[in-house]
Amino acid sequence: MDKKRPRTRIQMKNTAAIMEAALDIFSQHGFRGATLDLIAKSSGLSKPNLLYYFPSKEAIHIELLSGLMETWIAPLRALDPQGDPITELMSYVDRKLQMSQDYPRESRLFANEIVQGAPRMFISISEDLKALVDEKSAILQTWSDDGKIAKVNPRHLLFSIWALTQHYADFDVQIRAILDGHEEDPFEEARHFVHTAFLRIITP
Amino acid sequence: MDKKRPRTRIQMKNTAAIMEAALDIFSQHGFRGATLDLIAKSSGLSKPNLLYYFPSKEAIHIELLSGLMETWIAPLRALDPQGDPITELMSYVDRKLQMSQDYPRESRLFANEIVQGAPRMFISISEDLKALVDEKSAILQTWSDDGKIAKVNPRHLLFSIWALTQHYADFDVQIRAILDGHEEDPFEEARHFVHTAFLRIITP
DNA sequence: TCGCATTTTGACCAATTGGTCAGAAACACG
DNA sequence: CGTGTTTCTGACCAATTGGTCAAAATGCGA
Repeated sequence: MDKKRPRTRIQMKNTAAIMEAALDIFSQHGFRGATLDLIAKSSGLSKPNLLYYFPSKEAIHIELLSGLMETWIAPLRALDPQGDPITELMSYVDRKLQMSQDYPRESRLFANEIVQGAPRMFISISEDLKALVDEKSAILQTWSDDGKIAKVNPRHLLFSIWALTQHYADFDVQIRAILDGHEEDPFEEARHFVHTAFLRIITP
Repeated sequence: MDKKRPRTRIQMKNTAAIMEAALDIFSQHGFRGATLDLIAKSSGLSKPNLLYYFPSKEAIHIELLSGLMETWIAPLRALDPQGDPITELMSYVDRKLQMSQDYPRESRLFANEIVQGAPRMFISISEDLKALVDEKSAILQTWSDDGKIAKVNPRHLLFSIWALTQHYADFDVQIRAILDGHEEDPFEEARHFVHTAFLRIITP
């Protein structure tokens, strides 16, 4: 498989199955904890067949990360400089929390990777993501300077949005254990809390 | 080594060296990614000698986690129901952030474990930690009811404090990569941001 | 210094795991 | 059908890794 993109129907189906299985296994066990046997079983293929489509375990992981990166940062990319500052920021917060709810595996995949020093995605963070953050921070800075939002450090504001929203995906077990007997679905109350919290933070 | 606590001077020295090395290795690579050889080399002992002091890799990990758990939740335990609500909460926030700065390895150790479903510490979370959170949440609730702090869900408030402060330790690489060229020490600005953020959230 | 207990180690083992390979099976198509 | 290509597999391999063990080295009190 040295072709860049899947061509035949079989290739499409199998690479998709591998990516799905890999997301499951890698997000649950981390890179080192995941085994080719686990991914093979989960995808319904044999181990040698896995390696027919991808040259190595690391190649699967890299392909997975780079394929998901764009989706993951899409909400920030969508932040509109022309829109109303408060509305734009709050809907960014909402969408980020929604992503934690809808794609917890993706969140954990990145969390696993970054907590361990991002050995396999440092480049895309320090280049692609940094460039995007630089761009959007400038916008937040103008909004802040113009008194449209409170005077806060734009980068740390973004960190806090990531931290709070992704926490609900990454630390899901802990949250559910602690909320046990109090709330059925953490995300219901989370949505309300996160909304009011950030509204207070960014309102001038 | 079936003795509960180290007795001789040699035992004290070596178990301490093992714990220190284990913290280093486990927090950096996660449980599966850490190897006995790595821990052995880092502690200056031979692998069989490691296993003279601890029966297994898992035993080292468990001992490490349970030994650190109490230190980790100490700041919350110190929250004083008699003190001034705003002051108490803000100093809890400050101490939590300080711990992220002073003990990032401990933070990452727990993060690694919880992100992967806390397979080796679910009990202490769902029992010890839950009990503590239940107790402190009740205090926050009275403060909230009495109008001493804003009306917020106490448990989610705690989650947000954990999320934001620990984010600076757990996602350290990402933060430094993004801040590169803008801030030398992330924690300086972090302290200011986190402080004002939570002040806004909890002020009635 | 003697003698016993503690500590340390080299050699070794079995299981796991990422990866290879030759050939079989399935498929596409003239 | 026949044939060339794609897909798939069982058998196998070498490296890693958690753990064992008998024996050697060391520590230490009397």
